[in-house]
Amino acid sequence: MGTTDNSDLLPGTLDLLILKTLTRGAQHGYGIARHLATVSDDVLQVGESSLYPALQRLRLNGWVKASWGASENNRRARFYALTATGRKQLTRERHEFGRMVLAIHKVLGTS
Amino acid sequence: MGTTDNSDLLPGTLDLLILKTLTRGAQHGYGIARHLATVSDDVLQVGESSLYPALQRLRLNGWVKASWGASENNRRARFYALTATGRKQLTRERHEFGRMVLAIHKVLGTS
DNA sequence: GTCGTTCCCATCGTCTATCGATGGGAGAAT
DNA sequence: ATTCTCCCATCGATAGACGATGGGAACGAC
Repeated sequence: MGTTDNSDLLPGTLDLLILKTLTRGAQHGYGIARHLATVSDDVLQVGESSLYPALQRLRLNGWVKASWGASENNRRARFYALTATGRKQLTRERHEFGRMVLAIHKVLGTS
Repeated sequence: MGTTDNSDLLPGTLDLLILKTLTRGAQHGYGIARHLATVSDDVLQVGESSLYPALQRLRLNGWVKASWGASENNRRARFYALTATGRKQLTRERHEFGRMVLAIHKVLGTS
């Protein structure tokens, strides 16, 4: 029974990651997941069952807006775009995340 | 209705913080909370309803062991001490946390 | 032309962790 | 004696992530 830490994500950071990804332009869910995996060298593995609920969340909060279209591979896809308030939220979350990580580093005494 | 981010902690990091704190020597719950708040300049605010369940968790996993005693203020207190496997766990969690934060930074493009 | 693969959507149920509220007891200080 | 600080702990609600599952539509290979 290995006590293997099996979390693919730091809980509470998914919204931040999605919002930041969307600053590169509107993107569909699958694309967002791909991007996160690629940029993070496969460290960040967002499952679809984490991703889509998160996108709903962001949409209901008005931080992204969705529209149907066709993907670069000509498939039916839902594109998510950052809204103005979404951009503000990104700033807030980014700041808050930095604050937390800094605090944790102080505890860890990380060089 | 301000959408104020009101989390006192990065979820998933509490065990790590506690384990690290205990490397300074055995400590009781209240002391651990005080230490985290102090070192982090009051950024990390661990409520008792987060702390005590966490300590149970750690205890059941064999990462800390508990013993009753008297605090420096002569109060009945339960002291928690790191075990050998707890130290290993600390190493693992520290490493994993670093990996995650690095990955997130890659996404954020943080300077 | 059908078969497998990749792409893309989404939900349901479970689990785990954090948190607000709550309750209690025992020194110490006034 | 009353109040304050210290120190323990649990319960119920909430939220977030995840495994499993179930589509459907384009594309290439055969």
